[in-house]
Amino acid sequence: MIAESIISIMLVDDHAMIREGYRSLLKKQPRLTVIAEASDGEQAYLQFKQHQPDVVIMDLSLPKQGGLETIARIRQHTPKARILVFTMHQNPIFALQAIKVGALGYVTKSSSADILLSAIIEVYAEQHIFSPDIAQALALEKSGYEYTALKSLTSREFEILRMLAESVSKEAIAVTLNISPKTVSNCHYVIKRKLSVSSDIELVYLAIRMKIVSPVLF
Amino acid sequence: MIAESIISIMLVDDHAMIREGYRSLLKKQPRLTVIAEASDGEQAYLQFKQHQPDVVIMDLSLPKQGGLETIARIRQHTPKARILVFTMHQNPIFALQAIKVGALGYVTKSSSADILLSAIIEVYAEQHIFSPDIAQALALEKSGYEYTALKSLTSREFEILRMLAESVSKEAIAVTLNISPKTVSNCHYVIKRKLSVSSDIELVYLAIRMKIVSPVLF
DNA sequence: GCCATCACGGGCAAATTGCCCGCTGTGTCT
DNA sequence: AGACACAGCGGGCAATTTGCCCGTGATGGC
Repeated sequence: MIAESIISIMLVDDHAMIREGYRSLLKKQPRLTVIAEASDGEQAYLQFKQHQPDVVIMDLSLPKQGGLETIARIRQHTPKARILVFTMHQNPIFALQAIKVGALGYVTKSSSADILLSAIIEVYAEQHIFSPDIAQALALEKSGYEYTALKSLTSREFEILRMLAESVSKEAIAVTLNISPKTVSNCHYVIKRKLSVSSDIELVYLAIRMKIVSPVLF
Repeated sequence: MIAESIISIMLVDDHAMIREGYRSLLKKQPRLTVIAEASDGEQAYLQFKQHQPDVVIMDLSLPKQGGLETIARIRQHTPKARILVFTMHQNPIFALQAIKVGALGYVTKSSSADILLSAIIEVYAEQHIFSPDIAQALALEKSGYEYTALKSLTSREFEILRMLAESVSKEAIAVTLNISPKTVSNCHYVIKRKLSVSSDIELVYLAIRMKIVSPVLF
């Protein structure tokens, strides 16, 4: 491990308060320096290109452009980009999707600062890293049919599924993702076929079971 | 407004990172001083009794004991406790619930630091305060309305609603009730109109909220 | 008797779905 | 480099469903 090099970091999170927290925490680490911030996916991509940080720390739920897609775009532009996902989603399926699009690490927001800091170092060294809760969940990974079916979704489909299940309208999805409503429709169709459900109602229950959405939230 | 008094604050949030953010942000405000912190509901209650902060800033999703319950316990112990909820839940139902158990303010985590700071001042002055997004949602408010809307359903409609929410197909409903599928369709339409929802997905969430169906059973 | 209202279902235009297609770009295999 | 698979995107179009109207009986106060 390169001992004394400075690691430059970009923060991506839509909550200003959390970015404030990152900054304050990272400031205490002489090796780490925050050189850029972004509050949505679009910005994140642009800032990345401009500043080329060593490590990107990002949340998954972002406005304008989802986290998964943003990771994919960044990795496409710079395949060696080191991205650490730092999110509140404890569901391992999210971690799997994130790794699939090129994230190196996945740490939940309930982890301690120490875990986050060591994850940053790991990711900087191009190592995969998961926070203990996720690693454990992945180990126990219950592979029901649904679970594998879910994994067969592309990250785009997954993202759209989540929004659909949250009862976001087709038009709104189209606008946030910058695609035509017709594409959302087609995607909706493909998702239902891949998951073998025939109605939106079944889709919601599946999403709830798979903890993609929480029933108390809307 | 009392101009120069110092406001003592207790922070309650299960994410260390966010508490870090609070602290760093509040440190810049000379009037505000953090005198206690807690990462779960149980601790929050104990800490409150011990330190008697002027204002409590708390998240709703807490381990051990939920935020709403914690607010209720604190207010029961100290009815004049000034509590500001600061959470990511954008659903106005949460805001209503929080106010019901005694919170004075409700600000979402997507709000800017300015909004949070002014909310702290408002709450300190024992004023109710909502962040703009919530205030707007409350204006269009449904939750109290939903219950009465539900009561406006006829028993037939209610029965059909339950089956729809259980994801029973139109044809199956028609067969069990011995009516034409077309009648089920019409009924479906009337239900959606009476409950002011525009999609089946919203209908499911409403049914879950109103405890007509249980999400765990499907 | 009269009015309200429910249950039921027909009709019909407008919207959506289901399923197909083709195009482009990227990653992989050989 | 060329071939191939497949993701993402969106057009096309028939078949179905929706949204919203209507009329018919039956039931139930008052």
